Amino acid sequence: MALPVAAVPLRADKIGNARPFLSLEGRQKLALIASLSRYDAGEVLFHEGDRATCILNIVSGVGKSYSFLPDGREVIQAFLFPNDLIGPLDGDYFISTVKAITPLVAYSLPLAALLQLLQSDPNLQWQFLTKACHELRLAQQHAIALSQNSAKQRLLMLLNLLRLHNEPLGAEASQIHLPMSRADIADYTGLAVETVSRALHQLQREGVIRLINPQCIEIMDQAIFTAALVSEG
Amino acid sequence: MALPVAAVPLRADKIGNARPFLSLEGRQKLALIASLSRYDAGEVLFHEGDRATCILNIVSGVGKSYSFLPDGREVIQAFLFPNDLIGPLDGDYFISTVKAITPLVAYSLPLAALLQLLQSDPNLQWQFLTKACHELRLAQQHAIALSQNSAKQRLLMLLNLLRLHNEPLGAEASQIHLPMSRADIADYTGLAVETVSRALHQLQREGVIRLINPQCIEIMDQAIFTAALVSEG
DNA sequence: CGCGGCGTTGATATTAATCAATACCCGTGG
DNA sequence: CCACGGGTATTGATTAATATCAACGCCGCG
Repeated sequence: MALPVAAVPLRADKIGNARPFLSLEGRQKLALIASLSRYDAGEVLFHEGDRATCILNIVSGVGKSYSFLPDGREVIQAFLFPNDLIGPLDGDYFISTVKAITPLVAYSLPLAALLQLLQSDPNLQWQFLTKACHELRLAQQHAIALSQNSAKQRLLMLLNLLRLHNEPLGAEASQIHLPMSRADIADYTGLAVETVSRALHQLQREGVIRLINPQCIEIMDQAIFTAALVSEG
Repeated sequence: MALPVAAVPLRADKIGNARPFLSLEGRQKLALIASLSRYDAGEVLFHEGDRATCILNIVSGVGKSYSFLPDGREVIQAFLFPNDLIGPLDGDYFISTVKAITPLVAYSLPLAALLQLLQSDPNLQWQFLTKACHELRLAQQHAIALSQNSAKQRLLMLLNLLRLHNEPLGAEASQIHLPMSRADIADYTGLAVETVSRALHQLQREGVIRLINPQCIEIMDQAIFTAALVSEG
């Protein structure tokens, strides 16, 4: 039986620290084997169980990687942002489905060529290893946030995650864009959609945030946010 | 400011697939720079914020890596088992505290020497990268299990994790040893200790498990277990 | 104008946290 | 050998939170 292989997003963002995705040199080497792909909003990039022939490096747009529970519910393991890598480095198959939430553009890197490149270039491979470690931390933080049984805490964690991805947009730092639906938020936080809605409005009543519209939230109280972050250096 | 660095356990176990921790060749190379360390039960191996000078490869015993929430509660990010690696590969500091649950023996690998070795040996580095990807999947599964708001499901997930680490012991495959306290289980699953106790006893009433003693559980209904596993190949 | 998807709001049921008390295990010392 | 004490596990009663069921509002689109 084949190895189960996850969508492994290797994120380039930072949690307080600037972290370039790859060195200039690394990008140039990868560019030699890359080609550009475009996807519509709602389009599935990979299905769970698909054989992986390439991995993607998101240029623009937002995606999600998810699986289905036995009861048919959807669980979102991660939202995928520009500079994220999607695909199994250590196996042949996708263990989760990946879908575009917004229109999405990505570089496609043939897996065979990539692996060969990594084997021949310890520095480049090291950058991937570093990113995997970083991604592992994000997954652990996600788990930590989920282990706190509070709807508000879970949502604040997600908002903070989204905030980190806002900056490149040059938008007001205090405004957070939510490209995904309430259902997606619910599936990521493990809450019911109704609870998501209620908790957001409660945070608004408490003066922490302001709901400009369903897809845009303004942070009113920065202090609460830092309080929601768990053990970050 | 220094990079935040997680305890990065790179697990050698498998989820359905045998996965040697390292090749024989890799082990031999690491042995050249390793030394043996012993820890008592309850002893702290590393404190959050410690500068990392070495990473550990657990030989025997069980540990836990955890942080504290603002309210003082403890969150366990991972239990650590033989063959796990503990330590930051991509930074200088530990982001979580690591404590021995049982007496613990580990190989200590000086970080500087290890990094140099990885730089010079793409094959060895590849094995570390593979393990990081594998570990990432485990963390994502942990998150998935936590996102299900059911005490029973969360506990079944943990029991399954422990079951995978039982096999080397040669014990009856259906018996699971729980080296950690109920408080540790609560901190890992995000439940209250009382809920852990109640849910375990409820599972016993339902005929799924049998509580031989607080530290030993027998699986009575294997089918329920597979049902608790989410999207495993 | 009506339809359908999405988001919100309300009422109720279920679940787990919390507070409090008791039982168990085990080592120590009388 | 047995009483004692401290940590750990369990059980009970109550409270708080969220899931669930149901309805409604909003809005873009045919």
